[in-house]
Amino acid sequence: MTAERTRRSDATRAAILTAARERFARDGYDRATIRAIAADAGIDPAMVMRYYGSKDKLFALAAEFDLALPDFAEVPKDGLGHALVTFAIQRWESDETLAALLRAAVTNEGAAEKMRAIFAGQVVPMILARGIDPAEAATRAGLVGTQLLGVALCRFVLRVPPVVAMTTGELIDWLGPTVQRYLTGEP
Amino acid sequence: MTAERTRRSDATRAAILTAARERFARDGYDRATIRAIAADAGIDPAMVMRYYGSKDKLFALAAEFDLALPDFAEVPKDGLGHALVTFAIQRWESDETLAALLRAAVTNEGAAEKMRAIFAGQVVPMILARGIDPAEAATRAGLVGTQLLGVALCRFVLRVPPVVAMTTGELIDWLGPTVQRYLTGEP
DNA sequence: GTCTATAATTCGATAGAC
DNA sequence: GTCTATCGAATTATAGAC
Repeated sequence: MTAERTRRSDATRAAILTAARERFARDGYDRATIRAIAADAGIDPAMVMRYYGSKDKLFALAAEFDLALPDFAEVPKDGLGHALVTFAIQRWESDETLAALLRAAVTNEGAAEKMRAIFAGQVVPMILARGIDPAEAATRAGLVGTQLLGVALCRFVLRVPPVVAMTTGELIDWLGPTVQRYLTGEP
Repeated sequence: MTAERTRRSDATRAAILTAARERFARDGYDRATIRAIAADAGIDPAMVMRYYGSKDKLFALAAEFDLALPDFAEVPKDGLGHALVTFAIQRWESDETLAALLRAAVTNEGAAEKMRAIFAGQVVPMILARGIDPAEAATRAGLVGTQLLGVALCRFVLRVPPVVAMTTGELIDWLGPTVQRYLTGEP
């Protein structure tokens, strides 16, 4: 009996979190209302508060995620740009949490801080692991970020027509060399 | 007397528009409230409605602007990337309207459409004027957009530390060749 | 565990006095 | 032209019945 109750409430919790990710991704933090999230999950708005305490805490959990960057250890150093762009585009297409975070980060300082933490805690270490000069790693990670966040912004958020129209293959061919130069090249 | 009244109300109108641009730039469309804009302008919130009718119309005017792209006619074709990046960064630093538009476009479809219109109506024509294959112009403009909007996002909106720390000169040296390749190069 | 009812805010917008 | 007062709607969050 206890087990059944627990399973039920766990399913509800998960449904709320899934609906929250979708709403935050589509509407951003402000426009995504608890009422809408609850409606998507097919439950009462009060349940969201009961399970997660507040909208802020719900967002914190919905936006909690791991980039899950491979270490690219077996990728030749001059193929890093291609591999990183390929991974990034695939990641954006398969996980709407990233779009949620970006949409929120633009007007929410907490989300922006989370975005910066991903750079410092996940992107920079990956670059360091590939033996790039530690003195330059942060700058190179930042440059890579401008290109990868820029394409995500244009393709998945603003939906700029020519950027949406490109195939992932074309996109990778164009952006790969750029990211490669930011990682290992010179200005 | 009439002239004096007219001057006074014109000054108030202008003060509202300036305050609106700052608020929209800093907070985005939703979080920028008419009350806050009025407080910044030192007038009553009701005046904003009287002068501009609605928050939507006020934003439409606050976000109305011209990229004012030079035609770069005297710039050698292989210096286009450098010139365009230089112009873009300068433009972002001197006019907060662009940040307002970007912040709003992420959660407001009207603002996003305005952003797309700038691409189609101002960036693409400039590229065409420099004799780039019309069949490729839209794609090349889109690629340029991913890099330039990306750096604006990281530097002025998300304030990613390593991107903020770079001097404009370093930024131009890194991004110039990228934009040049998107304009005239091959994948 | 779930839902109804509602408190407490905050917002855009309106009406009308002066 | 300017401001006070307020409406109506929407929001997060809470209290408590079942």
